[in-house]
Amino acid sequence: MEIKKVKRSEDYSAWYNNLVKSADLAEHSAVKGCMVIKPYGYAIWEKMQADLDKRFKETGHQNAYFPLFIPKSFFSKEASHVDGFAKECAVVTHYRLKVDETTNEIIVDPDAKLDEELIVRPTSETIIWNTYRDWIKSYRDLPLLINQWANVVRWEMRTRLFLRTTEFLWQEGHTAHATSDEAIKETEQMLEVYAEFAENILAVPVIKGVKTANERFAGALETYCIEGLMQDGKALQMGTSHFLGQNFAKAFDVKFVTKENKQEYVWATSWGVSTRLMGALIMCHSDDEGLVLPPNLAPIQVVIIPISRKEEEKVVVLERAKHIQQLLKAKNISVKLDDRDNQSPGFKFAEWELKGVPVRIAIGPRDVQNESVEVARRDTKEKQVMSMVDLDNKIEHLLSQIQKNIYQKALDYRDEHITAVDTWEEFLNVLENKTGFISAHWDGTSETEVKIKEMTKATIRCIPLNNKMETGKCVLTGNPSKQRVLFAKAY
RNA sequence: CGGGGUGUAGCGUAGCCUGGUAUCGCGCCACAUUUGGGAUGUGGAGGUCGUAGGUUCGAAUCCUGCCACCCCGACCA
Repeated sequence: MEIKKVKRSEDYSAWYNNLVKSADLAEHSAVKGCMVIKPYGYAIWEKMQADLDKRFKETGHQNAYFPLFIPKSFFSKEASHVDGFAKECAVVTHYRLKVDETTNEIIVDPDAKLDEELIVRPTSETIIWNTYRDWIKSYRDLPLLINQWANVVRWEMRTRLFLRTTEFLWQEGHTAHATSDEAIKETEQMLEVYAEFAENILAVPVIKGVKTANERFAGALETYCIEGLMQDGKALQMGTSHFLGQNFAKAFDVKFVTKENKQEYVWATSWGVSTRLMGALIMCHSDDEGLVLPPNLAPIQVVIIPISRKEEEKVVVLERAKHIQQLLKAKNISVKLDDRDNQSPGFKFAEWELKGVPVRIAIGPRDVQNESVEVARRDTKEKQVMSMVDLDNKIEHLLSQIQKNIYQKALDYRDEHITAVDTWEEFLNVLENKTGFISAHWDGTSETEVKIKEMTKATIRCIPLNNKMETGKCVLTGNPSKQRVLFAKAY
């Protein structure tokens, strides 16, 4: 594989695309806007899935699976939901192909038209709430806590690997509750689950907040979100958790009998994260040498590279390498022994750096003799010679240090890129030259929000949770404001 | 969907203006020598030049349609 070097500083999006391909994470497919996730990329996604799935189960959720197709009529039942998704829906209209007798080409059989078109799900609220109507009769059926791992389709105009693809993989939680309070608690709890996952596993610091009415999910009363900051100073929405009120219960007539024998509509939440998290992971940590994976997410945490000149050395070195592999495996560390004999050590060093493996151990005859190994860490590129004594514990410790360091580095960058501004001039200046989040007063109106977006492309990423109340003047209009909100250009 | 660009072996490319059956590097296969930061030599395999038509004795090259991708917009997780 020849690696084309593209620097972040020269062309950030070319760097990103190049990295996704050269690190063997994904590639474009024959279908417009759809990607093939390659084994190495999928292994990372599987690690994300496994960790999230565990967290969902620990908070009482169960997995289920609903259909890929949604009858068109279901879609029209919740008005704002339709508005939000209608323009990006793929629609199934026929169920059969046939060979055209004159051209001998495969065509859609006009006789096989569906009576009712089916929508390929862009999200599953409607089909799920239509099902919940039958599942929920009494307060004893609540709460209903369901998650599904699925693919969804949103017909986007412009796509980018992982960040925005026509089809993407995600999980969507859909829960039903007896009270508004309980549903809000669930919404907040899942936001917290996402935030912990992002920070502890992905090592991406996030800001928790709520969206403005403009940016809210179609059909939600409140959208909570986690926002990350990428290395180019643009924000990325990494997960959302919605309080849906009784909108879907009313649209699909989902009522339950209370203890007091009264009929009431059910309260709902939905929440999701997608393969977009792969994009966040890549853009937050990686460098000009390639991917940088946090140890908690790396499919391969340690790679061992044996080095030898002569045949007799090779035997000894390989024996030592296998011994170390066993030591680390016993510690539950995922280790790859790269014993390919058709590649030079230098090539392997570069390749595993490109793939973001957190720790590399090189062992040569010199090391065997000295009872040592050479240990290199991916995040700082530092190399050190370590003695074999207690090596497994030292590597384990190093992995957790790397995890912390990657997070801290991202956190420092993020914190340096939250800039409070009080004037419109400053706002424009920071947005253009410094980038990142801008903390500014906003008069609370949609008009101002839209105006700022039109003028600068910056949007209100969120109103941070636990925001400090502070009187001030809107950065654009000068109208009174009670708190600052976070603006940024976003993906 | 609008503006701009690109498409030649797995990857990166030359050739295109001025038509004559495709260049180079990396990778791949074999053997040998190598191996502490992207090894070297020798030999070999691999291409209906994105695709469908057209012009021509002859098309990677000229013309038309289509497709895909990239960049910038609009839209969006």
